Amino acid sequence: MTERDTRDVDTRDAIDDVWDQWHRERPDIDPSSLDVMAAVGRMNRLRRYIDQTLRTYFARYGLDFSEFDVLATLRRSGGVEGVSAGTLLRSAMVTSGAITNRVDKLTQKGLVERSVSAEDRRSVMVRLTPEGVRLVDDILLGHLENEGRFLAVLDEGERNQLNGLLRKLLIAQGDTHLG
Amino acid sequence: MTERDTRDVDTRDAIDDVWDQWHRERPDIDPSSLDVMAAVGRMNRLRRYIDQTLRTYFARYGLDFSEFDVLATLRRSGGVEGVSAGTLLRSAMVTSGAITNRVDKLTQKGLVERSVSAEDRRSVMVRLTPEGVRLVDDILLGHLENEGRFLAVLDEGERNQLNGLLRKLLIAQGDTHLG
DNA sequence: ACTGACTATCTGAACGTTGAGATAAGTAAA
DNA sequence: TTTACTTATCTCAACGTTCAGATAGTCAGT
Repeated sequence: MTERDTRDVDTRDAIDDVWDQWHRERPDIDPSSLDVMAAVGRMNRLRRYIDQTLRTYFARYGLDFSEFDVLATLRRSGGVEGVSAGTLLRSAMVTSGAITNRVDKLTQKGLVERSVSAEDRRSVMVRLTPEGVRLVDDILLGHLENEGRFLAVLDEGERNQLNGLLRKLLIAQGDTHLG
Repeated sequence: MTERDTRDVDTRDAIDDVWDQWHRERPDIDPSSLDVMAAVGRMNRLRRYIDQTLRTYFARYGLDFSEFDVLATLRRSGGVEGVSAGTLLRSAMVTSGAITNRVDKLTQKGLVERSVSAEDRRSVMVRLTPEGVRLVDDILLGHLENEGRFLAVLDEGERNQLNGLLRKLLIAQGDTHLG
């Protein structure tokens, strides 16, 4: 990385400006550290753009992203017994309190239902209702389209590159399997 | 992308499992859509790992990430008059209410101070106090080190690749300058 | 000067998450 | 069995954000 040419505006983003500001105010900092900070900063900003779009989209269906996240996890997991609350919280990487809250709301909306696990009575199984299945499937394609717009400028090779880099970072965190 | 070999565990992350689940439950969905979803999912998971680490780190200094974000923006912006609340909210990509709240807390801690702008009396300028400057500088190196650990598995070429891809995505969102 | 439109920030209610602690169920060893 | 430990979920207070609306300052046109 290191500094980028200022001439061609389309090759610079907001974080390039941040990089320059840091380099000016703290020239003692190793430029490669600034590159790291830049990468994290870019992921943050991108996430905010994506979040804003998704928030608006899901609001049309009376959901927020966190609720959809649960519905989607249940939908893709298949199986009639559903998925335990513990699996949901690990999959979403949130605390147990957050999952209790999400499942409460989805239950009130009639989209999921709870039941005590057959094998372990501490465990709460969560399962989509038929309306829940219908809603996820209704929302899903539009959601994929939405996300697709954010990556649309990348060709297939670049998308694969991005996934490859991110996968490498996640594996380094030990993020090798769900639930 | 498309499916990945199951044999070698170290080449697969949690999102590869999610990809497979979706492909199994909804084989009608275009695999390249799943790749997009995978990329977004990976950024989300990575962000949660990073957030958790940073939360713990900043807590040692009685801050959270949102407060540090303001301090860092002020620090790198330089200048004696400080930065307007509007610039801060655009830089952080949050609402005005969030910035009011952050500046309130930092003011109580004696790390920043507000003043009415000379040119526009609607505008609130925010400036680091000497203690504020001292604290950011104290925290900064450890913070960079922290972030560095998340990208440590990438060599310089890969880091540049990642920054390049993310920059391209941000520019496509019109994210070409701050404030 | 005056009006209307716009901009910058603050206020406060609603809401989701965290973090700590409570409850209840499984588990292993004595 | 009994005890001690661990696991799964729920509860609840604290907190940060968003969203909508309020306040106040600016600016262009008349």
